[in-house]
Amino acid sequence: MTDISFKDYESKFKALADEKRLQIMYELTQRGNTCVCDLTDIFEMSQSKLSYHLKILLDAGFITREARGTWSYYEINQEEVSHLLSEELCCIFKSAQEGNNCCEVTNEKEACC
Amino acid sequence: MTDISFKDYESKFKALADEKRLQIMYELTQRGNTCVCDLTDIFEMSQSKLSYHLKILLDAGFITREARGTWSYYEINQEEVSHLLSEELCCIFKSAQEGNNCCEVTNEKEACC
DNA sequence: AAGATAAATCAATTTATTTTGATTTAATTT
DNA sequence: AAATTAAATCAAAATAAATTGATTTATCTT
Repeated sequence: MTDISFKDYESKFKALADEKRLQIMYELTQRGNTCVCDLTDIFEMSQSKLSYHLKILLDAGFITREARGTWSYYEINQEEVSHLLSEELCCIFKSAQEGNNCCEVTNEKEACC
Repeated sequence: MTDISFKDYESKFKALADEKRLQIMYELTQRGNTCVCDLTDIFEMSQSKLSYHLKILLDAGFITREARGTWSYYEINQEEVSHLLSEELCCIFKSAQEGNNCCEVTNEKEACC
């Protein structure tokens, strides 16, 4: 408790400290498992640039990669997001699926968003 | 909802993306309202360097300032922290006071830490 | 096997952030 | 009023991160 690894948190927050990377995370949250080639289209971003940002998110643990042939599919790592971010950010980076009850609009009341 | 201001989140996460600033926030959480001169002693950091980092945290809204004569006292802005960060980070950046029930050790069970 | 495609990596450049030491501003003390 | 102190600001230098275009690796197609 006295010796918290702020260095670890630094690198995690650093990964989140970029508009493009946040947009990538949002897009992955919305679309689920997504191929790099689709992301280049969506963001009109060069392939190497996208790879660079995906690697940063991957290294920080916010997304996961699954290789299928020549394709790479990336997905949000819900657990890591939940560990770090508030429920109030749930609508942005937590999908409606995956066993969390954010972003659901029920009969009587709606959740955070 | 479609047009989330990722730029705003970028700057907030950028402010958190530094080991020293996280340590400053932790210290402010522990000590409560604290003077700059005390912080220079604690962190063995030059005065201008500390001012620089405090300004970044202040601009991001994570801390507040109160001037008393030649002294400046800084304090954690619990609300901003809570809006952004998970309950699991409560032990680090949320004080036991201030009406949140994190970090309290009660008779039967203890909270997140 | 040759050609095409997807994505990662690399090196060089550009851009942004941090550090440093000096200066400034303002309040307090003698 | 002069000297001292606290803290913010500034400009220059140092360090770190992002962008670019080219290259590499691996898989897939013909």
